[in-house]
This record gives sequence, structure tokens and C-alpha cells, in this order.
Amino acid sequence: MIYSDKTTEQELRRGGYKLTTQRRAIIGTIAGTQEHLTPAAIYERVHRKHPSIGLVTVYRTIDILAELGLICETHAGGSCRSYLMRRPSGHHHHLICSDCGRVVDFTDCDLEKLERRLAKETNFKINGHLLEFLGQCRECSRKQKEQSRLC
Amino acid sequence: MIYSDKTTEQELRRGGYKLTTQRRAIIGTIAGTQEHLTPAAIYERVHRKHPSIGLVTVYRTIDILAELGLICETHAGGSCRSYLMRRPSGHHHHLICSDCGRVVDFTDCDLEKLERRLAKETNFKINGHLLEFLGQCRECSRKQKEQSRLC
DNA sequence: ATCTAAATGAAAACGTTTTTCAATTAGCAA
DNA sequence: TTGCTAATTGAAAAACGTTTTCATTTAGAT
Ligand SMILES: [Mn+2]
Ligand SMILES: [Mn+2]
Ligand SMILES: [Zn+2]
Ligand SMILES: [Zn+2]
Repeated sequence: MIYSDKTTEQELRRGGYKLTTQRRAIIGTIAGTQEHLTPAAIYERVHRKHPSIGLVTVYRTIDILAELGLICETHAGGSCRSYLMRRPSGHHHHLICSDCGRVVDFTDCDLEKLERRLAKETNFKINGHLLEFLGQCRECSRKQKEQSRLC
Repeated sequence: MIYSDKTTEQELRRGGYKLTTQRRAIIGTIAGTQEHLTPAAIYERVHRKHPSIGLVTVYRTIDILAELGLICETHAGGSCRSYLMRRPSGHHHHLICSDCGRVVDFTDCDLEKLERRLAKETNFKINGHLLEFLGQCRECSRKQKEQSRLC
């Protein structure tokens, strides 16, 4: 079990939630990969090791982890909602590889100036934003280049 | 029927699609509101005027309009996928009121510098981004202020 | 060790989206 | 204008994803 698991489990307790075998397994699964996983993908992996854990518990645990801000939600890539462990603790965003799903976090989105201008122009009271970059990671563009060379 | 309908219908034809009563009605509905509508909401409104039009046709038409870039998809506000007529024709983003759903477009997101820096730092080949601001529009914050005064 | 509120799994309900297929229709050609 | 044909449609069913319900189990406090 790696560090982030422990931290996450402590936060769960601090949030007033019980620390169950199921929750440990789910946290371990999300923390154990770099990819972002859909609820179904989390379930599939958890279920492999612990066949008795149900999909419902995965959904319920996801809700809690999201509420506590311990996991990040992404939207890109067609299927709605997928999750990954929150690595930078504060406000941050994602750069996602459309091919393999790899996610890179970045923190300095620098949108304050734009936000201030929009607020002034539109009279909106802005309280949040969603920013994601989509692209192709180094490994995937390398692979693609090799494949196109074979033609 | 307002201007944007005509344009949209012409684009449909240019895309090789037939111009049916159903498609006209769906386009008219999306173009006739400022809000972003879920497929179900589009269906409900279309269905009021044309009870014979089915939900399936709404989905199929949405797919085509999105493929042709004639409608915008938004993600914010819990429910996945909602659509509104594309107003600025090119690359642009949305500022969404969390209370009433009003959508304001803006075009100058100014993310090129950030994009270039991220590309260099992560070796990603970036080919797109998703940016949405969430907030409260003027009317909604006004309403809220009035209500809190009554307490 | 005992107790209790919280958590769980199975099943059913629910809402959304897709697939299938026979009937209809838009747009073109005669 | 009139047929022809491929595209489009609606109804029904299937396929998904997510939530609710409820009886049973369990974590954590006493
Ligand atoms: Mn993250
Ligand atoms: Mn738009
Ligand atoms: Zn990749
Ligand atoms: Zn509003």
C-alpha cells in the first residue's frame, strides 16, 4: 500500500466514515493506477480480487471520495464521469491522452485574469471553472509514428 | 423562424442530409431558446408541438448536428450532455449560470501560451481543450439577494 | 464481549441511449 | 407530375449506467 492510500483512508475517517474492507479495496484500486477509471472499470478491478464486493458499493464509495475531494472527476473521452486519485491537493486541472487515457495534472491554470474580465463583461458572479486539455502523450505519438512507418 | 435556423438547415443539406419536418422541428427548438437542453428536454418541447416525433429521432438528429458542429455540448451542471445552438461559429467556450442554466459564449480563451508550455513540459501533442466557467448570472444573484432580504 | 448506527449486497426500479426492423418519405430522375 | 430508391422515421426491445429499497452484516465505540 502506497502513501496516498494511507492519507486517503485517514481523510475518510476524519470525514466521519467507517473504514471498511470494501472501501480500502476501492481506494487501493484507484490509487494503484495512473489512468482514470469509470465506475464500471473500478468495479471490475476490485471485483477480481474481492468477488463479493458489489457495484453499488463502488458507486457509494466514489460519491464519498468525491465529496471529500479525494478523487478527481474527468469528462473527456466520450464516456461521462471517470475518476482518479487526487494527486495535487488543491485546485488543479488535467491533461489527458485521448489514446491511452494517461492523465497529467497541472496546477497553474492562470485563468484569474480571464475570469475577472468575463465577470465584469457579463455581470456573472463566477465561482468555478472546468478546464481540460486533450492530446496525445509522448508514448502514444511514438507508437503512432512507428505504425505509420510500417505502411 | 429566425436566421440561425435557416443557416443550420442549409448546413444540414450541404452535409448530405435530408431536410425533414422532424429535423426542422428539432433545430427550431434548440435555436428557440437561450438555455442548453438535454436530449430529453428537447424531446419534451418538440413533442408538445409534434406529438408524433419520437425520442429516437431527437437523438439521431443531435448526433448529426453535433457531427456537423452546428450545436455545442456542455458538461457542467450534473447531468451529462446538454446542447445549445452554436452561436459564434468558431472556437469558443461557455459561461454557465448554475441556477438558471443561461449560457454566455466567449471566444478569446487565450490558452495558447499555457498550451505551449504544457506541451513542452509534458511532451504531449495537444489538440484541444475543454473550458467552462460556472457561476451565477446577474438576474439570479439579484433574485437571491431579494430572497435573503425577506428572511 | 456487547451494542448500535453505519455500511453492505442482491434485486428491482429507474432514466438514458442504442439497436432492430418494418413502414414512411424526401429528393431525384424520368 | 409521377414514380423510384435510399434515407429517414417510430415503436419496441435491448442495452447501459445509476439509484433505491431492504434485510443482513459489520466497524467502532462502550
Ligand atoms: Mn487530478
Ligand atoms: Mn456555444
Ligand atoms: Zn497516451
Ligand atoms: Zn441565472
